[in-house]
Amino acid sequence: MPARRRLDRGDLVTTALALVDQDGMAGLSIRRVAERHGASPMALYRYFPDKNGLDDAIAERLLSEVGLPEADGRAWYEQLRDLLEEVLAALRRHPHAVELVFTRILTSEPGLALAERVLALLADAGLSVERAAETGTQALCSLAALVLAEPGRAESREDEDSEAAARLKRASLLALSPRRYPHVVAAADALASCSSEDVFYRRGVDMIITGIRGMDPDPAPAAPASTGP
Amino acid sequence: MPARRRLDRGDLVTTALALVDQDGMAGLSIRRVAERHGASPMALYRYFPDKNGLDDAIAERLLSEVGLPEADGRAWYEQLRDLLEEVLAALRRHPHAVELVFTRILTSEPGLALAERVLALLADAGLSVERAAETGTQALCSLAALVLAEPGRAESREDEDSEAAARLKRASLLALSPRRYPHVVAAADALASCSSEDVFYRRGVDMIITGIRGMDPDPAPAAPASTGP
DNA sequence: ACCTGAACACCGTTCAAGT
DNA sequence: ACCTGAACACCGTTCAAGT
Repeated sequence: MPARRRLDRGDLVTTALALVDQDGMAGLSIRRVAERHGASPMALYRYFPDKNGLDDAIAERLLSEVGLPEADGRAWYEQLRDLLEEVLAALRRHPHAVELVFTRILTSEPGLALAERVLALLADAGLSVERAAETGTQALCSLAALVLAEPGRAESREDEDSEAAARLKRASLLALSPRRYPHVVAAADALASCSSEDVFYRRGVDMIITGIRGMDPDPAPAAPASTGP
Repeated sequence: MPARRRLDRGDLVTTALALVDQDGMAGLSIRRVAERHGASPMALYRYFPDKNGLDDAIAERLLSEVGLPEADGRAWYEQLRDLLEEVLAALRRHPHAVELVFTRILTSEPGLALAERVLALLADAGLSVERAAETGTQALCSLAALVLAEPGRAESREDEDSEAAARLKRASLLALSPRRYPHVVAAADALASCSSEDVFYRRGVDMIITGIRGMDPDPAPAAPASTGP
């Protein structure tokens, strides 16, 4: 892994993302990446302007792993579902890096390509340019939120025993007062961990698509007066 | 603000949240909170087990600011909308602390009270216990995602000129190739900043509620065979 | 019980210097 | 052009000690 004399930017990003996958964001540092390449910390400043620049590069790498499906003739919502599922697959491969992606979609080439496709599909859906921008932002961020929210997700991979964590969480919920929190106690199992991650995510995408399809396309902002029964 | 001799846990949390509001999560440290109270950093360890414990307390404080509306006789989705709007108002008051809340709803008293109300309303909607847990998690996290995703949000309050940042972002999007990214370029204004935050958030809540209302209530997990056309 | 001080192992980053 | 080394201003946290 450590390139001997000459450093390679791509290799550095690979190492950084691997570090995040292993130990979470807290495990990522310029010094640790440098160390893994047998270089001094300062060597990285030739390839990234600063720590934030390294974070940018990690987000870009993650987004570059999204396989954009070819546009085809199907309905916009079917194509959008496939697209969101591709994005979701990439996010799920790097759950600890998801928080980096939130604010970096429009500042990286692969993120822009993704945004372009989303906006195109929402235009097909009949949304105005402004509305498509708003809705697309919301859809992609809700998607990322699913990964951050997945019940039973561990903080870092070295926390290893995500099963043990889930059991502990379940126990703490079951220990609550059933008079005060009847629904929470009854749902302890489901709240502590997913019975099926795939079902959780499929339904999450469902909810997003359904939310978009079911909305008023472009209502008058405030007063519901002019058109009406 | 600094209590002289004896430290007060509540005051410490107030200071910590104020620090996050001012300078973002990067500006929060045990040492800075201690300094503002004229105390040594180690003094805080009497009140919080560690840094993560301080983060827990901040999240709890934020959630305690959510004004839970009284249950009334209206339809579940109307009550849920009001509830989500209350949560959103609290999150918007502390946008930089939102990321803390994501994983801490079920580990704080006010978060549990909130979860209880959400689950009760989703039970009214006819969802199974498991389904309500899943859907409630997704709804609350999509809500938090809205705040993280709001176009034109600044990184910290000391970044002051969030307008300048938006103008810069707009310019960078307008500089893109309109052949490669026609929809992105056309939507540059809307992507760089909200024309109206209130509209953005109202529609975000709409999308969440609509998504829940529009879903299959409890479909057979896989094969769509038994119940016909 | 509550707080301090010194110390340790980490950060990101600047600056001057090496090849 | 590319990398190093020493130094600075920060972290969280442990440990032994003060009142």
